[in-house]
Amino acid sequence: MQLTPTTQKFVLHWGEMGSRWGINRTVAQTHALLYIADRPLPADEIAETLRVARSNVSGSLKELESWGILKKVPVLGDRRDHFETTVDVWTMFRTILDERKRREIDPTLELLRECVAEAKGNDPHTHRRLSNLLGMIESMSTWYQHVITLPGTALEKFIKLGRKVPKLLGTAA
Amino acid sequence: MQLTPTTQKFVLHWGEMGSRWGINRTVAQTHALLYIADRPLPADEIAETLRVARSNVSGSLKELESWGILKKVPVLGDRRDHFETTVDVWTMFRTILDERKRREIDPTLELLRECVAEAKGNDPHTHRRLSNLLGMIESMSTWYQHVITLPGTALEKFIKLGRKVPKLLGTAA
DNA sequence: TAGTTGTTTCAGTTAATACTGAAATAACGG
DNA sequence: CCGTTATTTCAGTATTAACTGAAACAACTA
Repeated sequence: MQLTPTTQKFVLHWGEMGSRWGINRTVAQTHALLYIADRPLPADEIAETLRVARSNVSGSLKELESWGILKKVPVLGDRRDHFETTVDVWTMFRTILDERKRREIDPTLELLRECVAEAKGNDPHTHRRLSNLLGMIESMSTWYQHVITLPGTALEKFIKLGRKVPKLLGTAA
Repeated sequence: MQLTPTTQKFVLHWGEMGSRWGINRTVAQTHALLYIADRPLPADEIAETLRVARSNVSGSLKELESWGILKKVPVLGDRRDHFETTVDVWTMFRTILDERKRREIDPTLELLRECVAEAKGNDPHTHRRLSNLLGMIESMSTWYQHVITLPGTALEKFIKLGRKVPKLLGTAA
């Protein structure tokens, strides 16, 4: 897989971006590469293109799989696994957010509930602060759940409302 | 500043959470500590409570300041700086998102626009893929801009609509 | 201004994470 | 089965990010 200056720039930036959000650089680069590739790629070709060890790619693919944005694709006459990633950006976005919520937000909610319960009664100040935080995250979480599960392309439409949101809200609130 | 088992649990979790989102653990812990503190704290007290070096706290405070969620508070009869953080969770959330967008999303948009421009004409496939991605992030970004700048507590109200969103969307779309 | 207290900087160290390559394992084909 | 090719595991190494503590600096006070 030959990288043009443009695609290389994209892949490198995506890797950099990933690490700022707590995602391993190679994982993010692998994802970027699969996203701009015009065909499913086998692991060794990814390794070669990104100039990282084959085993590193192996781990990265496993990680991407756990995020639910990777598909194995069989290629005729080639025993090697080939991989492609979700190309529909809205689906991709949704999938990643879902997983992130499951991994990080949900455990946080659980912990906050515990803490709030513990603070109740004996520590009013802490109780209030943590309740506020919990309440906010719960609201966000519920809201997200409703929005993200919009059927079909409704999410996309919703987001594209953009400037109409305030007016819309005026109607509803 | 004495940490109860509950507050300690919260502070530690918040730190852990931070690092999963690319935020330095000590920075996140400092933030958590200031959030649950019932009064502004001086840097050395933070250092003592978290058991980290004074200089580490100094850097963390600087970082929090750059995020716009830290206030210096003068305390009568004490020459030391005292710090408190935004206690309104909605404001806090908004501030952090704004900064994160500015630091990471905006540069990504710029880069994608460059790449799309470069791919135009000579690489239709890349052009399409990157355009899709750019389009999605632009939509999200615009949407965010409109939603986040809702006046007063409108954001909170909006989020708390929750389950009404699909119906609301039906009206508008 | 000298002394004191508080704060920041920064070179060096430590800790955490990512990565490599060789070896083990698994999957296939004859 | 035996040989071949693909994949994964893992112990060791490298890289990166975080943290420390001493020294420099700044701000105040008497």
